[in-house]
Amino acid sequence: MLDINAVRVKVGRWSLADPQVKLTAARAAILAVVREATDHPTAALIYDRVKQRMPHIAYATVYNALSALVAGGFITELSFGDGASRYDGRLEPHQHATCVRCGAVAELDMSLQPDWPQVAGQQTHFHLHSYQIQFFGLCPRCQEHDRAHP
Amino acid sequence: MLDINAVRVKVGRWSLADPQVKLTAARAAILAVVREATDHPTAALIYDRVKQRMPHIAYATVYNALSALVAGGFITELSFGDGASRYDGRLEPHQHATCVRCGAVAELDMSLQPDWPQVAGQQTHFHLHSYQIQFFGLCPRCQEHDRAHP
DNA sequence: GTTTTTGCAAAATGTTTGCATTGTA
DNA sequence: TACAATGCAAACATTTTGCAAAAAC
Repeated sequence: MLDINAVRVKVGRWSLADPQVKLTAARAAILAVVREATDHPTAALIYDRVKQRMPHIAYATVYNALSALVAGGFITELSFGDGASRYDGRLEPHQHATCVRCGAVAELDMSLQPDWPQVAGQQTHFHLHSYQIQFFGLCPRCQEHDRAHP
Repeated sequence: MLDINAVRVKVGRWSLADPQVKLTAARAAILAVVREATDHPTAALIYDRVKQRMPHIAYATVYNALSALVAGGFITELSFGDGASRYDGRLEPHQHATCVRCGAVAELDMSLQPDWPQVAGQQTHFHLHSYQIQFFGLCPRCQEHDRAHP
């Protein structure tokens, strides 16, 4: 088996990650696809891309592998409210803006107070391990479309 | 028809809301259920509750109405990545913490930089109208369960 | 009278499960 | 050998759609 630690990078979540995830060939291929992607693909899209390298791979394997990789803290799962989960191989803290019309996703970096986790934990008594910030609006392309067809 | 403005409250999103939503009887009942709820119910749960007041109401009507109310800025749609959308009648800016094990949701209030929308819009060139902040972790009950059954 | 909403059923989409098989420690 | 991952199909849950009837403007 491949060494899971050889592929581990700095993790955005601050605890609870399971380091016991086995990195099988299927998972390595899926991890590579997610890391190479810049479009925050859905499981279906990841399946299509992995299938080009492993034509025999099954849909359920992709779902299982994605869950394992998320649990292990190797990738991040996002939901923008459009039904399907999306996956992000970029673990450094960052935020997302989603177009409510076409689903386009942009990444952004904003400076945040580093004490948020503690403050949030104190307010809720939850044992928190991560957070997500999502902006919603219209992407430049859809704004342009609105100007052309008002 | 009921006057939509009679039920409008201060809105957390800062633009794009459609003020043209008709407040029919079904929508008024659904809006009331969402506003009375403190548990961020799913569409299925809202359907169950509305059905007690309007036994003939259809599932699709609940979905349609929820979409209209979200589009009108009367309620907020949340997705915590557990499949179903959740709805929140509280429009003042606030954040949510979700238990990744049992799905419990807690609300919290943190002071945020008020210039976020502008900064995010400048970085992405999106025309943004709202944002959400979600924390993930274990609720007190699930933490206790872990201590009892390690 | 035209447009929108409702109600119902069916379909579409996304995700999970059961189980036999394969692969890994 | 014991355990976990894979592959396949079927099941499940959530959401959307088509269309006729009802309601709203």
